[in-house]
Amino acid sequence: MRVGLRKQQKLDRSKRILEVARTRFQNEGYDAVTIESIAAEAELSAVTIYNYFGTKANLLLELVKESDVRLIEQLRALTDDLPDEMIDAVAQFGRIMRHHAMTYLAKRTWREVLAASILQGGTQFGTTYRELDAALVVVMTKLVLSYQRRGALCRKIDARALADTLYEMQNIRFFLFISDDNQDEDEADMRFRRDLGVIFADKTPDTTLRGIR
Amino acid sequence: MRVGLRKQQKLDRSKRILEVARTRFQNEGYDAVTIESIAAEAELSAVTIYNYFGTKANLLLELVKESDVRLIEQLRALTDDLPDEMIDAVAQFGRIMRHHAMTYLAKRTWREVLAASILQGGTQFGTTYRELDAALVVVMTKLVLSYQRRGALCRKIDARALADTLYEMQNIRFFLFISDDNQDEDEADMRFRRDLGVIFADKTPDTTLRGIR
DNA sequence: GATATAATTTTTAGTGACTAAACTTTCTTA
DNA sequence: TAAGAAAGTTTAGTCACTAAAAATTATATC
Repeated sequence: MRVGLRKQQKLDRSKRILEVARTRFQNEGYDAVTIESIAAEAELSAVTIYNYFGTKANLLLELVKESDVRLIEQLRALTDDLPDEMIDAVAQFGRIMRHHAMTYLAKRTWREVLAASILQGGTQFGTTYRELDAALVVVMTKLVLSYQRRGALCRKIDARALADTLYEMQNIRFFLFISDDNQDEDEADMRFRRDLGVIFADKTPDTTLRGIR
Repeated sequence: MRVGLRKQQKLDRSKRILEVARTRFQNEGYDAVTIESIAAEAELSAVTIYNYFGTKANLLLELVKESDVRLIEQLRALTDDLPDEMIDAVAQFGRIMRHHAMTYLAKRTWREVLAASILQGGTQFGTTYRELDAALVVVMTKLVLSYQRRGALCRKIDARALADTLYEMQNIRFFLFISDDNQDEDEADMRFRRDLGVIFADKTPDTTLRGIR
């Protein structure tokens, strides 16, 4: 009891809440589950859940965060065994993210996650999503640096900037994929690949003398 | 009365609701205004507002839609008087969007707009935002085609695809700008410009014969 | 021009997320 | 072990949103 029973209890409660929330969300769907019912099953009051997580959507966000451990594992596996072409690697990055998302939650629920992450821009609970983003950019940076090191990418390019751009490009395509019920994983893949094609294409003018660059 | 009094009434009501909502949101802030109070001032029941617009956020979305007429005007002005460098034009495109957004609503409120637009992925009310997106892509496409026509961009490039990519890149930067209270317009501009720099940079490996351009 | 009917709005009653504040329980520490 | 601090719970309330019954009101028909 010297080592902070209070902290331990807090952790236990938090775990209990998340555990109940996970199974209920999965079985009954996010909308159908009430905070009150989670509180009842976790044997505490609803207000306690609000004190811990702020909002219902935040509870969901916390669960997503846990699942991201697995996502990052999968992405690391990719960086450990990179394809020959950089474009393929980046496209694969996007595919892994989408596929992971779809095996974990329905699009409808993902929309709640994204909406919540936006609304929380400034709140005390709003750090979760940003952290994940940062971790993913790190993976993308690693990937880009690999190709630059092996000479598949010009050295003058700022790898970090390119990684950031590529990551955000993938991000918006993910948003659009989640937002559109009619877009399947394959179509999203196509679209992202088109972006990559454009980004990596040579865009310099083709009229011969236009050539100071 | 032969020509549809009912339709006329519906339009009148809709206008009245939007008018009241606009001024109240502007004066008191989105959160502080209740649907009930809008209904009272517009002299109809709250349920009618729900029948017309579905949700409070949708009401806001509808107002944003109206403001977009002005946005598109400004963007057209840009396409009518393009700078020499394509990158400058695209960066300007982003600047106009951000500036327009900031003169119209606070970031906090914009977050509500974005969150709502995501949540509405499939609903009957969910068309608004998509329409705007489409209109903006058209403007961007015009812009890209101009530069391609004047020879500042390789002809082999698919202008539509490039426009789409550039637009979505701007879109995600706009999202991130809105999501972060600490990011001002100048910083957002810098970040987007960095993206553009990366997108338009020559990325071909530097090892061998790189004189062919 | 009165009237049935079809469209639309309002009323009513309720659910559920969320909040503030008073109150109670429980851990800690002296 | 008792005072004090740090939770958690209760209570009372606001507000967005919904379904369904009840009341209006435009329209078409005779």
